[in-house]
Amino acid sequence: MPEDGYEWKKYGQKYIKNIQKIRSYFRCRHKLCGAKKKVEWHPSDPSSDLRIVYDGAHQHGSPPAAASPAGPGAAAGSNRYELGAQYFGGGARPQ
DNA sequence: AGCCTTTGACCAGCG
DNA sequence: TCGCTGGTCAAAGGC
Repeated sequence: MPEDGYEWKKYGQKYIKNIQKIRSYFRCRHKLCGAKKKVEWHPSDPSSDLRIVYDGAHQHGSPPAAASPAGPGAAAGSNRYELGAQYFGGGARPQ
């Protein structure tokens, strides 16, 4: 699973037949954080169709970007999760 | 000892 | 009202 810089705790995993993909449910380890993360991927091509759906907003500061794509400070969004439900698509990334 | 991860079952909403 | 799907919680094992 891809590291986005935040800490998550997996609390479930189900196969969504509607889209024929695996969906993993993650939750922020912080109690003051109602942020959630859902990761979907193909059962046969996990690296070809990765999908990440962020739900909620983090109620704490930004953690040390562990896997920043361009270094610290350039994480895929600091705390803009307040937008509600961010939708990230590995093969369908807007902008 | 504490934390994390994984699987099954249960609950709620919709057709 | 029933069946199905999506989503969440709990318990056990390993490091």
